Amino acid sequence: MQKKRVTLADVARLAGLSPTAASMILTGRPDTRLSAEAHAKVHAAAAELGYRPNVAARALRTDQSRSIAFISDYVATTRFASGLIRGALSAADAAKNVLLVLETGGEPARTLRAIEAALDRQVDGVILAAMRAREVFLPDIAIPVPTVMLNGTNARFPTSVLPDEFEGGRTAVRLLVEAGVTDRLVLLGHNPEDERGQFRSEPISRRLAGIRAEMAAHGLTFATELSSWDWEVANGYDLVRRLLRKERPKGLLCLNDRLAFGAYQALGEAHLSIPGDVALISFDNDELASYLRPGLTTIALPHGNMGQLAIELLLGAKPAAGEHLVPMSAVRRGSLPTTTL
Amino acid sequence: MQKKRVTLADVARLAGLSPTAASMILTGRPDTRLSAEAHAKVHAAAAELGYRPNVAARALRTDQSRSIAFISDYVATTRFASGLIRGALSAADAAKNVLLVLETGGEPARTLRAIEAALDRQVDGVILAAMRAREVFLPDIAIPVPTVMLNGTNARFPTSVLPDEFEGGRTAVRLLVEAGVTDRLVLLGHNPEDERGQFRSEPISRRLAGIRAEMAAHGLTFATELSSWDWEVANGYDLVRRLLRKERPKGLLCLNDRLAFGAYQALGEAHLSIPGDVALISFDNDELASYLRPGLTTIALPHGNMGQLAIELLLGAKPAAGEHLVPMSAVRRGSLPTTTL
DNA sequence: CATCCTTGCTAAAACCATTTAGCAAATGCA
DNA sequence: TGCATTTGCTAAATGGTTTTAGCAAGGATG
Repeated sequence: MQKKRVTLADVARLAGLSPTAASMILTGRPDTRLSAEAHAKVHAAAAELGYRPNVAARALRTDQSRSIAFISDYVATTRFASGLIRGALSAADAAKNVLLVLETGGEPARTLRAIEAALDRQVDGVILAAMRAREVFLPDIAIPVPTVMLNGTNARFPTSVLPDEFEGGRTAVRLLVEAGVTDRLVLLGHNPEDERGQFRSEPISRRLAGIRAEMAAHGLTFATELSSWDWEVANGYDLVRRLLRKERPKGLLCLNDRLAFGAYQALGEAHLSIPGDVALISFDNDELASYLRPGLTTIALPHGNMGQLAIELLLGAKPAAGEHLVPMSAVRRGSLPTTTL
Repeated sequence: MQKKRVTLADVARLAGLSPTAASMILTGRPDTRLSAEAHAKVHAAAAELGYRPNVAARALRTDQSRSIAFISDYVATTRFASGLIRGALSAADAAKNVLLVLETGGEPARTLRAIEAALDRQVDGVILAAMRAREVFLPDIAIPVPTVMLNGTNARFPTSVLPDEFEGGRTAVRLLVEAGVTDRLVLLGHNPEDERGQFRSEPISRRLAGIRAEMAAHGLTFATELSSWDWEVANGYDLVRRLLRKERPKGLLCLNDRLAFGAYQALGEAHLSIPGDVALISFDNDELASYLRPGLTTIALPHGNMGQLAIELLLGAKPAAGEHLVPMSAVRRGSLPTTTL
């Protein structure tokens, strides 16, 4: 006894009206001249039958599917990076949209397949998200629906959502200054001399620019700047171990939380206390930051808000071109000394 | 100059055949009697025009959308948990399907909305995934398409994919034994006496049962069993700190990686070396495990394989009822001593 | 030569919601 | 009263694909 799907025609029949009337009433057209009585009857009938519109049929007619493609190089590299999806998901849900999630692994062929699969399904918009790469590769295929770049940029699609790295960089330095940590400062993760000719991604360049701008504003300089191309835990550990053989820093500005974790390990081995001997501040607000002991003070990547904004831009009248910068907020934990004024 | 979509009719016209013929040829029907010449002409025409079928139209006609709903309480709680999605994604991609990802936050109302949204879109199947909760709440709504439970169970849907926790538990103990760590063993995270009346989820019960079975098989017992309802880093730290005041363990069997990380912190403070003084083994193969120093040996949750299997079951002729257990493999790092035979 | 089968193909219906064009009755206005 | 307008509603076309039913031509069979 398999139930047939309830169609609009069924609703109309029960309400004693035409499908036209039922459609107009249920889709909530404003300029319709149908009577209040008709409205009531149709809604009653729909409720009684448990009518749910067939999205495929609607899509066929209107070219709108109420679904959005979220195409990402990686679905999530960190728990916190999954905030990008989560934010998008909840904004989409709020707008009665659904997310088609596709992963490309950064591979051109898979990216092309993903875009085609999405377009075949009549998505109303596309989000091109980058978890790792910042400059997003895009195959040469036209995307005839609104598109926004998330956490990355590409010349073909002018609308993008990015963290406000410049301000984030400034905030990190400001926190250090507020905590009274102003000398024997070490920058962990980048050294312009060592990386001459290499190209750091745009957002990271801005983070660094923000840091330097605020340092300069306070008349401060780094005692040492340690370069590492990768920013993994092991790099942080190695760098700080080597650092400690030569000098005793008072503050470490780490370019991400994984580097900071490595620094914790090296400092722990050297029996240096945090933040008593060495203060740390970092970026990302990775899952790790809350696990560390003491907790790591860090400038959060606002993933959730970014994902949400991307959807909102897409669903808005017309995605405003340009970069939309989302503020990075400081998450204060125990790795900076508290100033007792 | 906006291009109109290329339709099947366009292809047929260019090929000089009927849409019927074109459809049959392009969908690759086996029992068709169309000439080889017709096949060639249609394929050539499709290629020339860059024809892509309209999935909405096809879904309308066939009730098949080549898309699958992935409905999860949380999209990802850990980077490694996102392996569930990633595995599903790649299997879906391989089968030319697309994943509709929906998050419920564990809320009944949102779960209902998610299922409805998915069914409205004619999904061919549903994966009900659990990242946190193991017993999945399900609203009382019929799901008229194949459904598989992923990383959780529910009486209404007999097909489920689960990690083989019992074997995983046994493996952990076996590794300890192989490494020669057989006395002063401590179980971190569970004590049956302290948790009397509390209900641990099914998979965790199995993990514990596997551990106890293998311990018994080797004639071993735990010197101490430490209970903690939550398995966060801080719990591991507190438990081990208190433990070290009273006794000096030689091996720690941690019920997850976060507890193990807490143990690392406490052991580090006490200047105990790993694995020299204390050996550790754990479960999950969380992101953390590779960050620790030395690396944490852990029994991996096979998220990727699980996600993949779920899709394969769904797309198979008929999802075989019953529990499908996916092996948990050991990831050897440095937290167990290496036996030099 | 009439009948039947096979081969190669097509016309048209069906899927379900939206939308354009328009009809009939009631009302308003002069 | 006569005409125009408004009100309340509907018939039918539309979107693109799949699928059922069946047609015409050619060959085989008796």
